[in-house]
Amino acid sequence: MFEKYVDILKEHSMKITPQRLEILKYLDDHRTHPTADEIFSELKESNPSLSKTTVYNSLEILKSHNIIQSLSISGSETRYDFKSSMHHHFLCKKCGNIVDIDIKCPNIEKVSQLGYKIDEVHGYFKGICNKCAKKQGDN
Amino acid sequence: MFEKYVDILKEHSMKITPQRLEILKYLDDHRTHPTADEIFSELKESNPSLSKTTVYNSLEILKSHNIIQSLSISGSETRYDFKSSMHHHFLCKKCGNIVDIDIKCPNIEKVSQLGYKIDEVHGYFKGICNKCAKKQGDN
DNA sequence: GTGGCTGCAAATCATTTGCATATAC
DNA sequence: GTATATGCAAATGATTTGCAGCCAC
Repeated sequence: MFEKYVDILKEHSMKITPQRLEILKYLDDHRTHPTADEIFSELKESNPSLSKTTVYNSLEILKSHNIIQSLSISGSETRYDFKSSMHHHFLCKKCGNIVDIDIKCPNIEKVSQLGYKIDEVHGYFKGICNKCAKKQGDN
Repeated sequence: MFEKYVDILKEHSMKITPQRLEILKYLDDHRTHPTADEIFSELKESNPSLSKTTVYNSLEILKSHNIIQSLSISGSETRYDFKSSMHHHFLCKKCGNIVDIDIKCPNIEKVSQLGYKIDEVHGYFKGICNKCAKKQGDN
């Protein structure tokens, strides 16, 4: 059940706590770019003593080890993403959904050549998704 | 002095208020991607009665008319940018500077072809800038 | 055994809201 | 004259901080 996540934490010499395992599994299972609060609310159901501080702490340390990444695509809240191959994101301003855009960034090399050492790349596209565009047309 | 900004507001049928003119001019003169608070603090010196609410209101309406754009590249605060030709941004994690990257996004077309109607594109690169990399090497 | 982690409550900080007054047109 | 913008104070909401007790190793 949790072996995969135990292994990930071990690889990074991080302490293995039930909270971290739950959060990692949640992010792996839910590729919907949830907020800290969403993760907290969901996991609180099966673990009522869970604290929001722990969720924030765990997300922070997981991020610092590059196991997950954070997005600032929507309004005021940070969203989190289990780290997979590089991809961009599209936010639909109508329905609020954030979908992965599996396209490589052809600019990384160019920017590097300008003398910038790149750690993170965020490609955010915002607009209206197919579904919402159709709905609007139907009205 | 302010003719340029009067014209911009007129073009968009927006009411011409001294606060809006000052904010627009400030953003045009300072391409440093300031926060609402930075704009407020600066302008408050010459206009002590200026309210932070007005700064937020003005930025909001200027943004809705596509005269300026907002960035969510740094931590928790939104930064603002006088709208010019499309470009990306690089944030140096060391010195905090945000510089413009004048490179076009070759992905817009691809994403559009996937069926997404794109209003905004944000390309954020984060890492270490040339200057800071050099400084680090000197140590 | 102990240093790092968890959980609680209180604090912080950017942004928003409600509302009375002022001003652009 | 009127609708809209301004400015103040209070509210909100995400995130952070301080700290006591707990648990992974």
